[in-house]
Amino acid sequence: MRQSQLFTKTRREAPSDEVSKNAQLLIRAGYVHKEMAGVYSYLPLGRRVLTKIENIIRAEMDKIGGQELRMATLHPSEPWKQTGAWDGVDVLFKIQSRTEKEYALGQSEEEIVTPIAQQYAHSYKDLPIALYQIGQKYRDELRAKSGIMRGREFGMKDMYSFHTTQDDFDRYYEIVKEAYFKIYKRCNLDAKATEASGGSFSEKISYEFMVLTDAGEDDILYCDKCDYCANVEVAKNAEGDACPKCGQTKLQKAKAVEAGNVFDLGQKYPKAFGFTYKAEDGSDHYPIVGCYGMGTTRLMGTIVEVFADAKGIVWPEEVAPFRVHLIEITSDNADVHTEAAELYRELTSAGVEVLWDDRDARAGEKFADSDLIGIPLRIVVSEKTLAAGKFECVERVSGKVEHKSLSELIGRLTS
RNA sequence: CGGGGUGUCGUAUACCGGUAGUACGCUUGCUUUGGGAGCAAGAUGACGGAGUUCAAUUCUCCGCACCCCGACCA
Repeated sequence: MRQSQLFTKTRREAPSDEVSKNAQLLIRAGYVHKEMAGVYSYLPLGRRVLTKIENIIRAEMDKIGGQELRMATLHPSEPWKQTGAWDGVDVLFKIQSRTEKEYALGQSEEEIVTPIAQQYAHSYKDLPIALYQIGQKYRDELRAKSGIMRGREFGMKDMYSFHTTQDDFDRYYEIVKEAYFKIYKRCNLDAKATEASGGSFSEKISYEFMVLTDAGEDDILYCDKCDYCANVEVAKNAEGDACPKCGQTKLQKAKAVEAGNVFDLGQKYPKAFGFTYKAEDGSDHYPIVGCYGMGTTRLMGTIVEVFADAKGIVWPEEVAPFRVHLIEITSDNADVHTEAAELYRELTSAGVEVLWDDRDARAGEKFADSDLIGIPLRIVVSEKTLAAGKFECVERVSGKVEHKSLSELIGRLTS
């Protein structure tokens, strides 16, 4: 992509109505546009990042047998009334048509996925099932905050699994947990699994996946030596206590953001909809349901919060909108432009995603924009690099500078 | 939802009961070209409504929007 053609431009100033680092940087760099409190549009750069995140999640969910579908987000009111959530869930957006028919906007999809599963799963032979989707969610939060991390409309992956036994659900939960950790790892995030209360919605235990960041809304206690981690809301220990799991060190307290969760929903939804399956002996049973959420837009905000530095955003390799930011230093020497164009062609045809700053702008502005946008690798083409016969490569995360020939570059980027 | 605050060119800000200024951005021209360039010329602005006043962007009230703290966040 030629930067001169890129739809968005960077801004020098952060908007005055944003306090969170993620929103300030994402708006300054041209990734998102605020529509209203808690609602953002994702511009070309932002959409690229979001798609990368979605694709990572999609790949890992597919690997564990998840089947992607796309459920409606405009919901009939009936299933919500049937489960009691119409009056019981206060974040549910309710809307009315001009004929005064009532609808809900999807804030979660149990009310939709359960009847769908019911229509196709009649036998123990049909179970287990894991269905997921990636899309928009709507929640009537009393107060939106933290930029893209707590909005009224947001992106989320939500998966629902249906099992014949509790053991089978427990088995699958462990599989999903591993997949979740893979996803976080691919985003360079270090997540911890905690036990949390299931809220009024679920009597059973739930698990939350927490990523340490001051931008988070939760306080957690964790151990450096093992994987013990608990939300302070349910923790039976305090900061400074010995770790109850390994006992090797004292518990630490930190702010964290919930970057995913799992609920054991038991048989609540199948019971609400009369969804039973035939067991081997011909008897009828309600399946056990698990629900697995992961906010895609929140994950994006978390990544910005965790990795950004004083100069701007720093994207991990796998979620960056482009892999390479090719900076052509404007020069009277036409060979510089020719060389940059040639490198762009070579890299692009090798399958590398490149943002090529071909704008007629000064070096300082291009470097500042490049730092702000946060693409992992910057390659500079200028009279200097032309004379040296090698391109200047700068790692965004470390600032490390290397000089490489075309073949070395292709080799590194395509290996 | 309770409490508090803010609404001024595209963005960030200043001032003011009487001609609304600056910076960046934008347009045009010239110069410049390795860390957000310089000069010159130009376009663009007071959230909506009511009230007070000779006069309101400024004061008052209502509405709306946005922000912060809290509560809320199956």
